[in-house]
Amino acid sequence: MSGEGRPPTILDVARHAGVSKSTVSNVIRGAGKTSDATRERVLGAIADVGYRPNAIARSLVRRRTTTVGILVGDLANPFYSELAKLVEQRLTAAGYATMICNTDGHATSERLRIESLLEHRATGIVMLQFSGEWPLADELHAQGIPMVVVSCWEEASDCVCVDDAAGVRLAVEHLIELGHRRIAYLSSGLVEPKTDRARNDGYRHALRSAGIPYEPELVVRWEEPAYLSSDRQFMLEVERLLAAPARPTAFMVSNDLVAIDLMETLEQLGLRVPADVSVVGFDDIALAGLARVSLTTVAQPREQLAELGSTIVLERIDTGDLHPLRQLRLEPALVVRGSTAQVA
Amino acid sequence: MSGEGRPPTILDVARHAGVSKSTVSNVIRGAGKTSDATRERVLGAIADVGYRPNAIARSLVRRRTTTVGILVGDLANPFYSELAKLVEQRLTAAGYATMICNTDGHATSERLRIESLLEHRATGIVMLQFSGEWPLADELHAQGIPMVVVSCWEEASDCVCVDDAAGVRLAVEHLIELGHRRIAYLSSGLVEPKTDRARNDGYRHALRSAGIPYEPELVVRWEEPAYLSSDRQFMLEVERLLAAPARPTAFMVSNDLVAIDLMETLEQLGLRVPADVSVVGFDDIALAGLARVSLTTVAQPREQLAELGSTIVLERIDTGDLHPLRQLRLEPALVVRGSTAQVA
DNA sequence: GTGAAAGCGCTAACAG
DNA sequence: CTGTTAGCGCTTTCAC
Repeated sequence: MSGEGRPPTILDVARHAGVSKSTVSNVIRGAGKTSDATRERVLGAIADVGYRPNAIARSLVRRRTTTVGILVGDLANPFYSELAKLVEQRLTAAGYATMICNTDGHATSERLRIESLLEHRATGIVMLQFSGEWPLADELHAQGIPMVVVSCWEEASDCVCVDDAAGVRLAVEHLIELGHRRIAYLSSGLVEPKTDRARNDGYRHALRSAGIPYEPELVVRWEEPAYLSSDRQFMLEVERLLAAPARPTAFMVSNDLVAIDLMETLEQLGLRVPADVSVVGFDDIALAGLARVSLTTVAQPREQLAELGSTIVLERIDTGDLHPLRQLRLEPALVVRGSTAQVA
Repeated sequence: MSGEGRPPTILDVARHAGVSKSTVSNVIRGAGKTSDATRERVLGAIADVGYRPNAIARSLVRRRTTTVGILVGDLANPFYSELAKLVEQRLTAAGYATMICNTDGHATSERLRIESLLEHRATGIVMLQFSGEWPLADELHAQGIPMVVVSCWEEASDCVCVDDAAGVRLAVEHLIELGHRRIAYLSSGLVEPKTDRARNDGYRHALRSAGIPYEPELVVRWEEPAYLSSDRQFMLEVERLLAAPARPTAFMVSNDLVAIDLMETLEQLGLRVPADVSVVGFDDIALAGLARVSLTTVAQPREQLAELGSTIVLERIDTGDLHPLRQLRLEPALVVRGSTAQVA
């Protein structure tokens, strides 16, 4: 019972029904014209022999699969796992099988995954993060495989994302309104450099508009993508920041996960949020909304991002046309919660 | 530039290198013996024409893929998304491509995904949840496709999970030690009925050992898999529970996400955790460890679950043997944090 | 309406 | 050591 014969093929069905291969194929695909009588017989035979079409063979002869790849930077980050889930839903509903791949944020791991997708002849790829492997992206393009980057802007590719700069500007303006003048900017390896740059631009822009000088020492990017609150190094870095003459009274953080970690760290250092220090994040993951966490943050419209991203790949796949570039930038919204307060 | 010729095949490489198909195939697979000179020429040709092996064609002729499916109940639940990530890592490292599918916990959606995997001739399946679709599971078995259920016990299948009953027993004993006598048990649709039953058993067992009578009205299963704290109905249910003559002083919850939601709800109702009510969860997701949340919970060893689960499928795939059943039950550990306290 | 035949791109004997 | 050959399971003209 552990090694049964090979699974039944279309030929087995044909024999069982006393018709030819092509007739079976026709009724399966609903193509051509088949008399009701034959159809019934074929359907019966399919059930009898327990036939299940072989997608591999079909793909080979059709020279196209119905598989689309989803590349995720970090499935453990709820923002991405939820996006992935939404995109998977949408694509599955449209009749595609999805291969979700986790890249760990490493470029090499990303290239490997894309190569695997290419070998499996994926018909399209949705990237929930893109480290900028341009040679590969170009290859995709050259082979006519649509790729759309979701949640971060890419100059030369289809993409749908949020206006990062505008989001941060909103957040920083909120802090400024609360009287903060020394506002630190913290980002992490969890955020693509490109996205980080855009968010940082928003930060500088907001400061400039308010006539607050930009101080480089208040800007730190922490590359270690691990959880920070358990990271001694990170704690020291934060302490250093807080010991500076121009001690920041607020932190703009480029990602909720890191923002929450920062709150954690600050509280370990004996500071209260928001009484002593305000913190604002970016993404608005479910977690941020918990009363216990209550993080003020910039919300990304996840459903829209997923919906639009999926729609674009599907359209590209459908029409086979990769032009013109489709680039969407959605408006983020500030969600004010309990991690920000009037400056002390 | 948008519609280029079909991707190069092995034949293109052969022609370019002036050898036969099989020689190219040999160097690609490292099979047979090939002179260094020819190999060089072939390698050069591969690079020149930009050849990428077609996994579809290979799978067809080999009559086996290197694809393994991962079924997840809810990617938005960090416990599962992290498990999925770990399993994917492990399988990818072993040279397999993974198709991660989200089932939303629906049995029909689960069946659809499995059917798709079957059509794509997956060589193995890791189920991070299993609603008990036995007909399909049997079909997998009949076709010799290994399937291992991770994180919940399945009588008739390979599985690796935690000793749910023991975990809950640990937790409830902890509550009893703190002086609690009226301990409610709350579970949700997020947890498979089977798993829930095991956990409930642990609850009853612990009560019995302590000579505390089991009161059915203190046990509630909330089927709605949505976030609870925004659910008016749920709030009413909790209020009802707390209004009962034998008002519970502690809650054993079968899942961290729900436990956190419950804390939220309790606090909305004006109760303090743990001063007025203690709460303990199950899973130990990252979130539970945040100082702001600080949930006492039963930890599942995720890395081990993922590691063992992956190892089992890989071995099954390797040996082609589905016997004997491999069923592992790991020991959970209680992590005491700040959501439990001496009864008031 | 239905069947026969020619592959899709590749692997795996088997000859040379 | 290299080339020839026969398919893998299916779709898709094109005759009958």
